[in-house]
Amino acid sequence: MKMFIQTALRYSAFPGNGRSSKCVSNSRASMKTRSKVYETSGPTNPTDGPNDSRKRQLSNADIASTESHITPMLDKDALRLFDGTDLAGEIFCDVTDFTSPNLLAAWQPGDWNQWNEPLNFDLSPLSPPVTPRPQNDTRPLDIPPFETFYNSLPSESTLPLENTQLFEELISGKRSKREMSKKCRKVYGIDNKKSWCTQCRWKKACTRFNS
DNA sequence: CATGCCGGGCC
DNA sequence: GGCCCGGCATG
Ligand SMILES: [Zn+2]
Repeated sequence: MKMFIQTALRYSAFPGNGRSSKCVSNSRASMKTRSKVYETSGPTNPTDGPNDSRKRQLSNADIASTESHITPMLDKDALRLFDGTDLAGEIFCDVTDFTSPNLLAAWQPGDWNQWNEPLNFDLSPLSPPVTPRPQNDTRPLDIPPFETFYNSLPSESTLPLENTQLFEELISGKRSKREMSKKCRKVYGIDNKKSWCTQCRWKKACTRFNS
C-alpha cells in the first residue's frame, strides 16, 4: 500500500545544535508532529510522485510509530506555511515497511529521491524529550532544560495548512518555486532600485518578501 | 541570459 | 553598524 504523507514537523533541536531553517543532516531532533496521511488511488509508480489528487485521509492510528532521525532541508516556500520552528516534508512510502529501500522522499516539491537512511518518523504524539546529559551528573544545567522549550511549543501549528493554494501546490508536486518568488528586484524593476528594500539594495537576502 | 544572495571588502 | 560588489548558484 503506497502512501503519500504530508507532514509538518514541529522541530526542536537539542541544545548545541541551534535552530536553522535548514535542518542539518544527522542532527538529532525531537518533535511534535502534525501529519496528514493520504492514501493515493493512482498508480503505484513512485517516480511519478503523488500527482493523483484523489486522496483519502487516514488517521495516525494506521501508522506505526518509532523514534526519529531527521535529515535534509526544506523548500523555503513551504516554510511559509509553518512557524519558524516547523519543518515540512513529503514522504512517499510503503507504510508496511518503513525501512524499505524503495522508499522515496521529497524535500522539495516534486523532487523525489531514493531514501537510503532508515526512516523513523514518529507520527504519534511524542513524550517530551529530556535534556541529554551524562548519567549520574547532578550538576545544574547551564541552560534551561530542554523540556522547558519543548513544552512552550504549541502542539498545533498556528498557521493554516489545508485549503491554501500553496499547500495544494506542494501536495500535487507541481510548483515552480522560481516563478512565484518575486523579490524587490523583480517586482519594482531594475530602474526603481530606490524602492527596493535595503537588503535587496545591498544584494543581501530580501526582507520585504519573506519566503 | 536574469535573478537572488553569500562572502568579504571598505568606511 | 551602513554600504558596495565579485562571483556563484539556479532557472
Ligand atoms: Zn527586498
